[in-house]
Amino acid sequence: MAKELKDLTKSEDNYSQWYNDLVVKAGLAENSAVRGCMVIKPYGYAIWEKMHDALDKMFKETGHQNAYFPLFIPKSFFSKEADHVEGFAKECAVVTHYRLMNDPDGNGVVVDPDAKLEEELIVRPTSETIIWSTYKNWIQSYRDLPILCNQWANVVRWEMRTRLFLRTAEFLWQEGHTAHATREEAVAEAMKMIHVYQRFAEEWMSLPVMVGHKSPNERFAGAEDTLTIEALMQDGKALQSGTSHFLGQNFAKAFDVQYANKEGKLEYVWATSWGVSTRLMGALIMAHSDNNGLVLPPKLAPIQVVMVPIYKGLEQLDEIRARFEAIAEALRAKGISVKIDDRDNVRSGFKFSEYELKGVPVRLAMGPRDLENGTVELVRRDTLEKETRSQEGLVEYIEQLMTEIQENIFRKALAFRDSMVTRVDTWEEFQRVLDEKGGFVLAHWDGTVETEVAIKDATKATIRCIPFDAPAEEGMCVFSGKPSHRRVLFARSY
RNA sequence: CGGGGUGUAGCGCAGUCCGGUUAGCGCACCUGCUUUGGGAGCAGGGGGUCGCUGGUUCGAAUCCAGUCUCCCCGACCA
Repeated sequence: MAKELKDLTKSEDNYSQWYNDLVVKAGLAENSAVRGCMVIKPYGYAIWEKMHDALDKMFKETGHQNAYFPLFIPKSFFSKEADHVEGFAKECAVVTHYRLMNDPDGNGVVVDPDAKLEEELIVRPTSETIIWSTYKNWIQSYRDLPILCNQWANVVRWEMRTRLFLRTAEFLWQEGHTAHATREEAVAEAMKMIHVYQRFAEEWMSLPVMVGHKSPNERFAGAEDTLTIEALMQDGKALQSGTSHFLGQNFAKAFDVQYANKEGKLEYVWATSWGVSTRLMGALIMAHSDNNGLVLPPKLAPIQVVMVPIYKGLEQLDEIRARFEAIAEALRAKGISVKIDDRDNVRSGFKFSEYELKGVPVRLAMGPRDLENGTVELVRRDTLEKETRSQEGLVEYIEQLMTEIQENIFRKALAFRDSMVTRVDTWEEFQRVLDEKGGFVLAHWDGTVETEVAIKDATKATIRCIPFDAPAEEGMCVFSGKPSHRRVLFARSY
């Protein structure tokens, strides 16, 4: 374990290295031998599993079921939805052959040229097309609706440039795909799910998010409306953290999915899709970490309390271990995950640094002094405050500390986020805030794609969302000077 | 896909310009002893086809050509 992490500061433009370093050193993930892909290590995966479990529960509470669809999608499926192709045709992995053979020249293995597929298979970049071609067979009558399915899966997008968790060639996600009889019901579903994501971000990840509509230019290919949650990272850049799409009847028409209504008339079904990915891991890391490493909200921490003995000789270790075991048992009975680290090949100071790097919310240390006094040293990761407490009442204290830390991390992130939302009224101010301060900029926009693109070209900032709670307000577009009826949220983003 | 860098032990690097003993250092690992309230010390030990392919040469980590990887910056995206 190295100390270099401390020497990197987020204020400078080496944030990328800082982030990458942290992900690797904390044991979350690393680059794999496969271009653009990532290995998620056990500690990182344990966090993802916690996210997975919490989200899965929320989906089921909102009436959804899990299903699984194929990894491979025949190329022709993509030809059916023209708008969708526009957005996805480019960077996909394509399977062209189905057999290997020994190289006739004796140089290992080559692709058998005779084993060419008649129709190429696309490794799913997202599953709308294969799911809608399947839903066609599932839906005949209004009685078959709604279909409320979710899939946990991996998807592949052959991105040019990749970054651990934020943009990898292969990533894990969930994608919900629903089919409805009416427009209203589908619109409501898309809205419901973006709020599920918002709740997850805020209550589990301690991550405040901006919620709203994407501008037409930033919309998902094939969607009529895209809803998004946007988080702010500590370097002042925004991160799209989850999206929910109202797909209208686009996919139903492309895949000819009609149902008979109560009057026996055929109608196209209405659709939504929504997803979050392992990108949330990146959001979690970049939103809360400090120069000592990760800061995990207790609800997502694989280890919530770590116990480090400080001892001289095995006899003393046994005594401390016994005390720790008793406390650990009581904590576990309250659903708190505990690790007692009694390794004797590293010293306590090393362990302190290591668990700070890994973001463990609470650390307990017990040594000879504590044995004598019936105390324990407690350090909370979010504030790094250190206190010596009586072992009496410790379990109850830690139990409420879990909630306190969870909320404190949120409060801190919210205060930062709020401090990084700036209202601007002039183009000069718009550029200056982006360059000097970063964060979100609330500004008037004339509603045209041309202006949006021009602003992006000039500043690299995009419209992150048109917030749900944006009040009606007359003004002038910060770029074109044309009339505008509300402010929208701009930022540079990942 | 364009620009820049990189590849030598599990990790981080030196050596490459100017070819020449047995390829070196730090961390990690193994053994032993001493240590243990914030990243331990000493002693000993193991681990390398120097990214890959070909070429030049008596001799290549080092020179030449090709190729691949990864990282950073752009364009693309969750």
